[in-house]
Amino acid sequence: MTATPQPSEALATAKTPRTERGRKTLRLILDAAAEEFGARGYHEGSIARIAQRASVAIGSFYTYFDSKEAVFRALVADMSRQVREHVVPFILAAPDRLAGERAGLSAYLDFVRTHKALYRIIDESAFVAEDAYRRHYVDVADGYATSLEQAFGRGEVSDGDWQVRAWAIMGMNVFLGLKFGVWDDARPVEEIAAAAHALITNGLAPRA
Amino acid sequence: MTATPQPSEALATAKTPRTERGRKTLRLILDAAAEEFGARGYHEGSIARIAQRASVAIGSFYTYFDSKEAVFRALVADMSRQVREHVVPFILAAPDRLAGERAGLSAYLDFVRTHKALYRIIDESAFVAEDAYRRHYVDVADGYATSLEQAFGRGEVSDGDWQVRAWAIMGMNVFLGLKFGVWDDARPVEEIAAAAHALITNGLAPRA
DNA sequence: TCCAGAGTTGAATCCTGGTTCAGGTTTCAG
DNA sequence: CTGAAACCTGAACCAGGATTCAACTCTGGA
Repeated sequence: MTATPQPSEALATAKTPRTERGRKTLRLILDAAAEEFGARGYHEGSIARIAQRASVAIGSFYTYFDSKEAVFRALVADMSRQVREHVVPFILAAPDRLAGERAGLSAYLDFVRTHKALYRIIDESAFVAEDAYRRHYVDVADGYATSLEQAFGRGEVSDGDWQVRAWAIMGMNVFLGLKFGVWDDARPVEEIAAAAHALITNGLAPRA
Repeated sequence: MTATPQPSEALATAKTPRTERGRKTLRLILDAAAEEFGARGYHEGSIARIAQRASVAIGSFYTYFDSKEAVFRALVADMSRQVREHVVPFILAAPDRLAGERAGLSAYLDFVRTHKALYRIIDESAFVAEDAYRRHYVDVADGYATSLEQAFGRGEVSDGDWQVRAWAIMGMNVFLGLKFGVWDDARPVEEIAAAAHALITNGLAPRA
């Protein structure tokens, strides 16, 4: 899908490319893998096709990755980073946490709509690389919880159970992303974000 | 895992058992499949092992299902039904919709904690049988939306975007189920449900 | 310029596991 | 009782696809 800016700060292993040519090939393979897995899913996706998409021989694939699962893991880490890098700035730019929530959801839905394949990869990691999946969501949730608690310190949100709130809001966003991002992109993201924002801010209780 | 009460109202196909013996075997296979897929996941799970768990020959499996995917689909439909049958009564028994939301989440978390494998099956269906997965969530969401709208009619909740709300709340529950049901069952379900209830009812806005 | 190491190549190997099938055995309506 | 339909059995077949490997070509530092 999208070209991977830097194949992440991959802590040099034996398979880390040492020359310019190598780095270029690695990037090619990583992008090809994202396309392949995004389109066919992990189990339907094949190394042969990844190599083909990357215009590289099968053997070259194994110069950079130990196995099919290894690329997949590398990909998950990469996607995870990309999503955050895209969304976080919007949250930070907002005047307060609740406005940030809304801006963040908008940005997230945008990202999902333009990267449907990547979305699938992260989701599928739950069954291919549970630990990577868990790490992704636990990271996000913890960031969320901290951020909310700080907002509480500034009087922007009420007191409450930060962990539960973080997971709840995260789940909300993920499902809205699935429904209104991946499956159905007819409605404008702003509209969805606004409705969700209203729900998160005031809840369902009838107006007093 | 749990014995399947009735292999659902399977609309008689060519593979539908015609004798008592047949029905019994089908149930055996279905339950064995639930165990196998629950424990190993779809791709790791094998027909041979399913047959073994059911104490049945591989060939018998194919007497009742056309393929590996076919059992899996049958299973998803069955689980989907089971979850709803377990949770809905709690919601209906509650005095009002918001209390029902809380009771429903409690019941859901309970169910998840005692059926972790089944939970996994539904989730994995997203990649094995997208349509079945979609159907499951769309059904639940629609039920939710309708229910909320009726509650609005009774003055129990404020007005709003029913679809967005339904998907948001559903996502919330699913993620809370994942985090506090499957991954971490240390905290009492009531506590989680209470916190979530507070969030859904009043939102995050600071107390006026 | 030179060459050791870094990269590249793709046919061949290997293995897993879904699916088939050719015979039995059991059930049950008539 | 009886035979046709239902069921059961599990070894054998086979396709798909991950991984290996031995021979070859670039790259870049000295």
